[in-house]
Amino acid sequence: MDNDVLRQSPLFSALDDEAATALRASMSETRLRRGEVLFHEGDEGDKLYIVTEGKVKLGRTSSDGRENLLAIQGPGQMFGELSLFDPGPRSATVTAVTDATFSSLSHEDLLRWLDGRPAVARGLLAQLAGRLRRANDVVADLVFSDVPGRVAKALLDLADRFGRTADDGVHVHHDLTQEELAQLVGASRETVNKALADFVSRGWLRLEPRSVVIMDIERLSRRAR
Amino acid sequence: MDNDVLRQSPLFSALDDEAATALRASMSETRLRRGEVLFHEGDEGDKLYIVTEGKVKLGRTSSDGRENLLAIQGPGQMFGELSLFDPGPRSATVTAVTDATFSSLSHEDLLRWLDGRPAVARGLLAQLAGRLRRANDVVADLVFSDVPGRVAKALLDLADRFGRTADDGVHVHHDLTQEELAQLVGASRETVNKALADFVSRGWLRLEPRSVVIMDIERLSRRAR
DNA sequence: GACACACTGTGACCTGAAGCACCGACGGCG
DNA sequence: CGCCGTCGGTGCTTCAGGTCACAGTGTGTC
Repeated sequence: MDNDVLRQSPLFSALDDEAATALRASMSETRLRRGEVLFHEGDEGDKLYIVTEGKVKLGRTSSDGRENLLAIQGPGQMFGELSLFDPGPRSATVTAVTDATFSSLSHEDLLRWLDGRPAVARGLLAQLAGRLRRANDVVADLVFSDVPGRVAKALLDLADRFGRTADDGVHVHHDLTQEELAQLVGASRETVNKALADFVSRGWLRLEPRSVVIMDIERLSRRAR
Repeated sequence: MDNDVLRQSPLFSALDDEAATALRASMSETRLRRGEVLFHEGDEGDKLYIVTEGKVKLGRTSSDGRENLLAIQGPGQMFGELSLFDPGPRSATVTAVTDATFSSLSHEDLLRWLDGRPAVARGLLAQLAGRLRRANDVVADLVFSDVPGRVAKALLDLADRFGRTADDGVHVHHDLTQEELAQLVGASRETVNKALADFVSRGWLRLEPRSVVIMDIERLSRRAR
């Protein structure tokens, strides 16, 4: 249940049981249904969220209305830290891609917490550093890789985080439409569809609605690099 | 001199004079000439650097040898924090684009420092959050903007950080070749050159070797969004 | 002064991917 | 049950931008 998920999240992992219980007391719960928006890019807000159930997408919209997804976050992962440490409006819109629940913590409460606990601060620094590293990787991919390569990479990442291995391959219930997958890799829906079709015809994977079964991780990984 | 630059850097800004002097004592100096490499992507290393003089480029190389620049850092700015908080090999190669000097601080020393000083930790978190926010902006630009737009944006950013306003416009000594500028915006040298030539023909700017004079910031900004 | 080399400027192609148009399949819902 | 909206699949056309090729222009060095 919730408690377990929270305990695994990077914010809590450095805490002892007692501290964890105390921190949890100052957190509140939110729940959303698929498609509902938690907050919009540009909104005010200083809460940090941790997903306890379901998945969300973090997206930005360009001036001409096109959309781009920065990340998909699932159970145990957090978001909203940006407005927390670097005050300012929210930099992305957060939408539930499945029904989802969150625990949230306000700016003040977190900072108060941080003061006496260098280990937690270090944990958060590590967390942010990791995010930054991955953001840089995304930049490199956009510059160096073609669309099929980025699609392959995205699938592998999703598999890594949401996949379940079975004897016919790795089942990945990503809960994304192809449109969303396209926004995630920064390409058009059509091109992504064609890349997927190509992978299928090579026998690397099988498509199911809002999910894929990866049958040849080896080949797919090679295509991704 | 050096001391002033360090005092302005985000790491030091939250410290009182006494603390700053103490911290400075545990830092060491490095100097590089234009073109020399401080460390390579993949190297081991856990030092954090602050530029005290000159400029460096942080770059990555793809498997097939093409290069991409993540950032240009000048006086007062830091780099190398990633390997610090998220241990692992260096994620980028750092090369001096002008003769340059740095102050550096080791992993251990910094963490020791952090423990008693929540304000410093917060400063670092803010710093990282800012970097992450900007990295996300770069991703959005790669997805949404065309090459001329990205070139315009890069020039404005460089102007913001290294520009000097004079009566004939903003002089930006970026110290980058067009090749490097191209790597910074993720495009080919030729296309960047053509974009620049176009801006010149419109009277928005004037080109000088390794530097530009922006004559119509207004128009250039409009082209950038 | 002259040679070399690194950088800039510009044209002629070629190609990956976006855009468009359309079709079929599914899943609510009146 | 049939209608409609969302989603997935596929061809055709168009175009931004990468690649190639080459010509100027500095600038440091012997």
